[in-house]
Amino acid sequence: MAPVTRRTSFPKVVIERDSDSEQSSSDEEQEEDETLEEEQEQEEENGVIENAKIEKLEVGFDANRKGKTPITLTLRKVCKVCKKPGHEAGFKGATYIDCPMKPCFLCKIPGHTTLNCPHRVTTEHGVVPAPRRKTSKPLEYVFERQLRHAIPTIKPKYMIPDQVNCAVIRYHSRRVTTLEFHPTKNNILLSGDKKGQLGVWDFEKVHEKVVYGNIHSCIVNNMRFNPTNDCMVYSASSDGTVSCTDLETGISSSPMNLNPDGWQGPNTRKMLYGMDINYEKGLVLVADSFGFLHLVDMRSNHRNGDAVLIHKKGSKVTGIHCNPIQPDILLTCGNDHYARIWDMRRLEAGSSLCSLEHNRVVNSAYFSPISGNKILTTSQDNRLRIWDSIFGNMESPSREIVHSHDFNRHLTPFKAEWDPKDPSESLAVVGRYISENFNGTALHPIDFIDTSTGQLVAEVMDPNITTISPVNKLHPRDDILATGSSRSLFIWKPKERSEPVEEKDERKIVVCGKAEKKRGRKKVDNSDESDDDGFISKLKKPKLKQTEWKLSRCSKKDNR
DNA sequence: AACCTATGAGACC
DNA sequence: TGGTCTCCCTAGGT
Repeated sequence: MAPVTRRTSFPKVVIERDSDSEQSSSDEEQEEDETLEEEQEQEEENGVIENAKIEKLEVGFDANRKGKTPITLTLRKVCKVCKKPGHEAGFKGATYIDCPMKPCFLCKIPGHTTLNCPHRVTTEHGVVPAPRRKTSKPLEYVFERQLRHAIPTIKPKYMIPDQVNCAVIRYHSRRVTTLEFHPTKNNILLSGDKKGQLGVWDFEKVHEKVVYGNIHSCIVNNMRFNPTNDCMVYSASSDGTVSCTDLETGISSSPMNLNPDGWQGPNTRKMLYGMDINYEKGLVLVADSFGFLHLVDMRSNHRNGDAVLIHKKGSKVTGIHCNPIQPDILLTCGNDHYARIWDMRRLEAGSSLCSLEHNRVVNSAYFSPISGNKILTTSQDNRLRIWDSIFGNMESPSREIVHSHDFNRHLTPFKAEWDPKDPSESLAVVGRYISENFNGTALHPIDFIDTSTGQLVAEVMDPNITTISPVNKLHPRDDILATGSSRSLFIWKPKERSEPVEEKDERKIVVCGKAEKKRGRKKVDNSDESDDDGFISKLKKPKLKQTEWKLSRCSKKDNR
């Protein structure tokens, strides 16, 4: 095909300019034109631009109107990210092509794109080794002498729940924002959504599910069971209330309401995010979007004491975690880019024991589940951070792991969570933002990461889950992963242990909601299984063969 | 198929 | 410090 020059083939737009600025405008235009010409020549040499890419558009203005001289602009396809011509960012099929003018979307360092990011291709998935430091602090000495032996150094073989066992499709009416397993009933999963609804699902019986719709008026951010009565669950919501709900009846009370006058505009409205329970003191700890910590006494179900400023005034506190061994020790994190450790026994503004600095907002911070001695944080700078010992040097994290979990206002924030069953306190699970081209489908895996090495132990995905899965919870006792992805819930089990469900290789799926028909999923006769708002169907077998499922494990020799 | 939008954080002034 | 503008892999709806 004959070469096409920009001047003849690019669309032209003629706009009016005031005559006094005409000269300079034309000069600028000329400069711009020449730059474009050079770029275009470069592109043609590289074969980047083809004729098909060039949009034909002629827009004419009346040049003689009001006696103003028209100038001519040319339009061409530009990158939607940087607005510059010569390349285009976006999906090419199922592969996303980054804008080369922007820093890497994964590690945020300029000079390369996600496709060739060194953190993407290494098996360690972007771990930054722990810096060598002096370990001369007395507390670290105590740790080494008295506590280190209690932590096993031999890691078990990880049982990765990597196969969808059952699911409720479009169970909630808005996206799932939080998940919690029942503390004693192994097959009960609680879920909260953006609309304020609370779901209770028995995933062994699959179709036994209920959604309570009148507990909160918007996002449920956190849920915790009452440790003395596992029928009652506390929930913190962006509506500014803490609710205490009876799971049997769905009847709830509000021990705390920070917006007693209702909606007074977005600037005054207080929202509740982080929440945890200090079981020794019988207190619910909950933090708001203005930097304050509030307490609710579980016995009286009333507020207890005054709010304490624990993060920058006016900034959101995104998470609270009580240490599993010493519940008076608190870990909080927030939009002020800090995670902080506190002692509840002397809690006042500015009295934190320790401040852990991050580059961006900290979505979550958790003590390790067994010893409570490690800390894992998820920050919006696309890094997971691990502190190996709260008794050691806390000035900088022991490791930083580059991992794609970007902030997106339309997604629930990603939170990396420990595996509560891993005695070595290494394994963590976190959803991934960027997709992989997986046999022509863009899938967003759920990553299992060995936080002691930064190694990606497994990336699990299912061809039927095409949406991002920011909410993940590992079962406290069983090898089960619960995933909240958009409006749906999924239960994963290890392939080795997946129990055959009626027919081999078929998974139990409950489908709710009208949108399912649109997707062409086959409606089946469910007269004896279905409830009012849904129907049950069997998902088709995976479109991909199992051998093609992407699952990598760290080899045994890598485990000390 | 092509819009529309709910909505959060950061940059900038 | 506060208002305003911008924004790269959403998901579901019209």
